[in-house]
Amino acid sequence: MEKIKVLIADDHQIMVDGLKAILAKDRSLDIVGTAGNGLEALEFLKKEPVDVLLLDLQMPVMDGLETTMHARKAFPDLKIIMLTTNDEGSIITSLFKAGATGYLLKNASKDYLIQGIKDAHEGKKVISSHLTEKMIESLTDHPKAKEGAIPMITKREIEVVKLIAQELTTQEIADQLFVSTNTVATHKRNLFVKMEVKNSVGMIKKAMDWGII
Amino acid sequence: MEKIKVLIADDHQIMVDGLKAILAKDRSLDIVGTAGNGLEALEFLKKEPVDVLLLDLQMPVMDGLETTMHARKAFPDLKIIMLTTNDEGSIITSLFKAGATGYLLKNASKDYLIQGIKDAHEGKKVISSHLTEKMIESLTDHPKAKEGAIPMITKREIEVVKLIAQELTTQEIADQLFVSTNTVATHKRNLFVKMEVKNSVGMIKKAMDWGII
DNA sequence: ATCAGACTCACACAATTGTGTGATGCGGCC
DNA sequence: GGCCGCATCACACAATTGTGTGAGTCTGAT
Repeated sequence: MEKIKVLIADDHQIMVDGLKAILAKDRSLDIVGTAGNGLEALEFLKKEPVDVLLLDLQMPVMDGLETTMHARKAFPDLKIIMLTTNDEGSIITSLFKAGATGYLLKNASKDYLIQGIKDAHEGKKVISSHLTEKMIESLTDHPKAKEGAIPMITKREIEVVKLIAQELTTQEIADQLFVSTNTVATHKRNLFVKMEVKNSVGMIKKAMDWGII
Repeated sequence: MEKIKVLIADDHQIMVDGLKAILAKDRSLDIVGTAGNGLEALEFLKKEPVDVLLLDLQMPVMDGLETTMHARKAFPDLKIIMLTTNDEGSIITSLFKAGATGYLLKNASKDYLIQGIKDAHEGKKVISSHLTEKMIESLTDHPKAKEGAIPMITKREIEVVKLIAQELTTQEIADQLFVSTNTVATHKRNLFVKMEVKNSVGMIKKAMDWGII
């Protein structure tokens, strides 16, 4: 039988080595390459065929979300499994919208991971079990929620988050984006609600957890 | 020859599995156990002898710094290697003061890691190479610096950081710690300088990078 | 015994953040 | 053609944060 061609992208060499060691033990998997960030992963994809891309959400240069969007466009058949530490709902919906096939937590076991890769290769959606619960929860919690239970965070808002993370004041952000401070304040206000936090500190914490920054 | 008894503590199962797979290949190492947080690691240490403890800095329940301090007190001969993603100076000094033997970045290679464990077992201090550079840099940069180039962040200050991260106001933090708001403000002020940030947002970002929270 | 560092507090003031409310233009969708 | 989400802006006010400066205890190390 054909082996499943796997590409690993993670910025931590130890993680890459570890994943390689784990996956190498399975006869039906073939690790064809590794990458230290999303950009490298895309480069690799252009050169060699890959079945499943194992992608860390938090990476420098190009993060998982961005990589997913680009990769899906260029390689529609590629299956992408997100590997993260985060267990929040909001970002997951964004990821699936972007075209991710799976979403596994780093505290899943190696067996779960291997099974996930195989499932993804067969076209199944893969989600860490305790996450599915979370998603169902968030849907049943709010009666009105049909599918967009969690408000989507917009592109502009993400820009604002990133600038806040750079320790800029509202004034400085406004200058940078060529808008008024009022506008920035409104974005922040909306972000607080969407992200369910009380202030910028909470926002940045969550944003880091989510891999937005 | 006696094998080196290694205990792995990391909250991500995948990481544990990965490290196990990597280290298992080396004949001179023996992974005697694993733990999902610092507390579990300490429990294990009470029951079985361990030579080297591989410790993730960022963990729930009990983080690496706290674990190190406890472990050193109870098991003075134990070698502790910190495994982190962070490459900042300040926290390193704190860790060595607490009794860590080594400090490796997660983007070190597997060979480097294995060598590090062996070195640590022989009593050598182990630091990721590009970190030593950083430390030397920080010493030579500031002419006056003799050894304490980077100011130590105190226990109390870390408490404050953690509470800020929980989105508490200065007032709430003061209540929680039974001190005045002025005191909390002073701690924050000092933290900004020590951590070289402009505001709470920057502080929390850095604190997360450093694994303080 | 002395000294440095940690922890505490005060007071005053400037700067920023966060909130409440309301409103407009624009593009996509059914 | 109308509705909705996104992005924009205003204005006013309350709440918090950040800064400057000075100072008193207590403890551990030299």
